[in-house]
Amino acid sequence: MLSIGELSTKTGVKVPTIRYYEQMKLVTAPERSEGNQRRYSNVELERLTFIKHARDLGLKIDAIRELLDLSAHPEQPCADANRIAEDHLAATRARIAQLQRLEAELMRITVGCHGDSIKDCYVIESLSNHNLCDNSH
Amino acid sequence: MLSIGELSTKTGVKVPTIRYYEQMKLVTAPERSEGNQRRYSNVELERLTFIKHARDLGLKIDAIRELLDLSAHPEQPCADANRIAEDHLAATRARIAQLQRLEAELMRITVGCHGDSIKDCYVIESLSNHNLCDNSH
DNA sequence: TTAATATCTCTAGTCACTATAGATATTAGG
DNA sequence: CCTAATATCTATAGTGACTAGAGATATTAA
Ligand SMILES: [Zn+2]
Ligand SMILES: [Zn+2]
Ligand SMILES: [Zn+2]
Ligand SMILES: [Zn+2]
Repeated sequence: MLSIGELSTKTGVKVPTIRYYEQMKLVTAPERSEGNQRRYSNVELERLTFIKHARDLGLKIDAIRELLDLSAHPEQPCADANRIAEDHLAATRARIAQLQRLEAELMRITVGCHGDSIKDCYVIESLSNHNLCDNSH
Repeated sequence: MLSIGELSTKTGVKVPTIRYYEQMKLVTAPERSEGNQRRYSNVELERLTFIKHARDLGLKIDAIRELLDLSAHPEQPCADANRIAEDHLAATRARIAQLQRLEAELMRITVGCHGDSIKDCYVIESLSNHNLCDNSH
């Protein structure tokens, strides 16, 4: 049996976050010691490892909850799991594309600044005037 | 003089957001009509346009506040403004790089799923086991 | 046994808004 | 000028995914 601190160390999920996940019902409330402290088994270790990895990959809590529900039914088809992953891939790609548009503008803006006074600064001017931008961001 | 709704339409910043910015002291409290409604001049229109553009480029409120303070001193050198923009560019690039690592893993994960049952699903398996990942994300 | 460390619950704070409720102001049409 | 529709007002609470703190109790190591 693991204390919450040991579970935290093993998974890389901070102690308050584990308690938060319990509140959000992502992990079920574990057994307690005589003195009312949480005691975890390997089942919870695996579940939290799954959650941590999914969060690291950027999945939202709701999506993770769905995936956990799905994985509780091993004989069911996996189309839903795949759809969740593909939706998240699409969202990730869209975010990358948007950030790349921002990157292009920010590069133009910083390169255009030649370190003069504020009144001639291309950074300030560019922020005031979207017409100087190359794309729509 | 513009009502808050007109200012909202002209800038693309929603009405409650304008009031929120006033609370956060990003924009100063404007004049009021007889009936206590906000009335804005072109000064505030320009300031809010600046804020909107900076937000669209991903800058944080604190950074925008600094930039606004800087632009109130036209004769000062612009090194700080440039630094803020460059820091944000660096952060944006770092975020893109991280999202690209996630994209690579998510692609591997979705391509690896062949639509069988949950117990054989590569999506679920990959989320359970970071060792299947190619990079560290 | 005692001191250090870990854990407990509960509340509030973070960021940048967004939503709602109930009251008041303004505006356009008749 | 009157009324109905629309806009605005303040204040409070909710969002997502945690994080920080206070004050009390439990566990562990020397
Ligand atoms: Zn400059
Ligand atoms: Zn722009
Ligand atoms: Zn599958
Ligand atoms: Zn991984």
